[in-house]
Amino acid sequence: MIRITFPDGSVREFEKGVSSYDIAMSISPRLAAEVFAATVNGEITDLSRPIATDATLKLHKWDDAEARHAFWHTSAHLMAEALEALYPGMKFGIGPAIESGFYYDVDPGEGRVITDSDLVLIEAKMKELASNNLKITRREVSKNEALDYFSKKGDEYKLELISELEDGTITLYTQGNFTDLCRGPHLPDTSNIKAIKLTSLAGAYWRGDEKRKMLTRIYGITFPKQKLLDEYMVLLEEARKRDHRRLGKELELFTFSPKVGLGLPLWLPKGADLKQRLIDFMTKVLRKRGYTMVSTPHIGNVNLYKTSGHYEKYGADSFRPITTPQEGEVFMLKPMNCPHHCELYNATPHSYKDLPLRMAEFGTVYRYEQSGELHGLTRVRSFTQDDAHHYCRPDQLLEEFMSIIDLVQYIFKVADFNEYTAQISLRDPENKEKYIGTDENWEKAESAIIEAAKLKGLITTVALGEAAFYGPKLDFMVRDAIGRKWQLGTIQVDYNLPERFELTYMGSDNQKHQPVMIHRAIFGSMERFVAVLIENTAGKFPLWLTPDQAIILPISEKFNDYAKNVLNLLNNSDIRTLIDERNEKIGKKIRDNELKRIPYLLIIGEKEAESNTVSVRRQGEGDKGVMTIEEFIALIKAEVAAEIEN
RNA sequence: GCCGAAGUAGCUCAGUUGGCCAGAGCAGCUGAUUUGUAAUCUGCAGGUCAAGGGUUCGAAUCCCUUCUUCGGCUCCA
Repeated sequence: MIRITFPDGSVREFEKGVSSYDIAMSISPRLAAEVFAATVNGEITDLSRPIATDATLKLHKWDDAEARHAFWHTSAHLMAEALEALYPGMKFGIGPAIESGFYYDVDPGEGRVITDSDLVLIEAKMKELASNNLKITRREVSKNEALDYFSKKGDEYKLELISELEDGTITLYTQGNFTDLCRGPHLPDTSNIKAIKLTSLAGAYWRGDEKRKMLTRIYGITFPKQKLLDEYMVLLEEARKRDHRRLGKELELFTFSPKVGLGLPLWLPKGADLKQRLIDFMTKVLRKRGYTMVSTPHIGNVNLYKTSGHYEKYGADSFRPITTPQEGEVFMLKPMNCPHHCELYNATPHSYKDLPLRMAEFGTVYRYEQSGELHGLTRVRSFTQDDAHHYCRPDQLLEEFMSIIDLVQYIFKVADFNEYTAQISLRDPENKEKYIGTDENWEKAESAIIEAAKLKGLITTVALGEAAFYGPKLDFMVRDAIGRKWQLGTIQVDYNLPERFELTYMGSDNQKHQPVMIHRAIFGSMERFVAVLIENTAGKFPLWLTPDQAIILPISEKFNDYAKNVLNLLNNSDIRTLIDERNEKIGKKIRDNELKRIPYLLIIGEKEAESNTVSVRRQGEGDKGVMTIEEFIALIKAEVAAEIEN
């Protein structure tokens, strides 16, 4: 007998070799039907795997990511089985579960193309196969055995994957006639895969390498109940309504024109107003925190970037240089602000007493992004960073770094971003040649970041190999409407540029020393920040930020004069107010302006005109009753103050 | 850049075995109405069907090229 310990601490005895599924059954058949994976002794496994020793056990239902992962991974295999049945000879790359669903990268073979209309057929085949209630079996095989199986099948992609695996760790999973190389875990059978939707079709380079063959990637998602799929589809539709590209057009915030150029955003008045308000707000915050504002040109001599190391790294993938007609001098469009700032640092001598120096600029930069990669405001070729560089003494690094984490947390709070993740990006220890700078400086920088994040109590993930080429960084990411993660804030430690630009300060020992540099952006780029803000708020911006805070709706044209008086009073009190003088009924005016997401609608008619009041209606909430204009002004001021209080 | 899909009025869309002069709703402009908390009524105007080329007696519809957009891949100083 073996002893199984459950998450609540209770212990029960079972026969040796019992499976997690058997255990679930012994508790209740109903539980067994809802469980899709198990964690045994901390390791996620198939439900059907026999347990040989005393163990801790956690059973995973649909609500656990582990359960969904196994469910979708099995679904990927089911899709592969369907593909093999429909298109004999198809070769398979990788087919993992992802955050929402799964995909499989396949090579359909020469001359064969999978199109959207095929997806329906594949779905149908999957449903048919799933209903056969196929048992899924796991088999440990030797490397030779695995190579043998897939070479007979002629699947060179699997062979490549196997050749990189260590002998003794290779497992195959089989359901029906289909066998795949897989680490697992999987469902015990396919009977629970009840609702299937293949969502999209895309090209994907084999192993993400653009020099290698492009495979066809089929995305899908499955659920144990049709109802869950229906809910998912509704959620997707809701997300599409929040898409910043759509709302940007509807709310007249920004636009693009092919005549101006790809990826070059054009800010319409309301969007420009919003962006400027963010900049003004940030400028005020920065001044309070000891930053000085600077300003630098949009181009820089190519030698500047040769000095910084950027030219070597990115020169080939940049906009082509600009040359002067007479002297033939070569300039680059500015892809980042740091080299300019380093020269500003060098313009004046510095004492250890002056540091840290915090130099900030809303600098517009230009980066060549591949045309297929451009996406609304989140991926553009011209964008404005809320960029700053901290030049500090080594002993100040940790404190400076922590103060920036503070600032990020404050700004995200003001923008109402409550769900963000922090990622520490370190150097890939296997590929040190990708980076510049000494090992010693890298280690100092990396430990400073880890220490600062720890001291601030920040929950972080660590990503090896994601560092900038000159130093490690801490990135703050927020999700957009369809769940994609975007990097906004970033804090990066850099010992490298100070060296390359020969930055110095005079120490207390009357010797020259080299400062440490921190690159950081809080919004990241104004464009991307606004995009994420639009999607997170569904266009209902915080009151302090929104382009128009209130609109006056006269019941009829008879009250337009009174409306204009109210408009003047409000605008004089710095409340951004409009007036809707159209000859429409009040219901129509309410509807139209609700849809424009103007926070306050002020309805005025005979009663209000006589008593110097407004009838207040809050967007999305309805009638808030009648108040005097002074009361309304106080209401707005109080709400704004609450939103931006530190 | 690569793979796949798409592009009809300012917006959302209808219009495929190729066949009068390309339609609707919303938005816009007229006029009437003077309105009390999410759509008042009338009329008008609005399109080289993304652009260019081809097939055809005839093209929004079929073919080719280009541009742009969408979903991915790759990249992101």
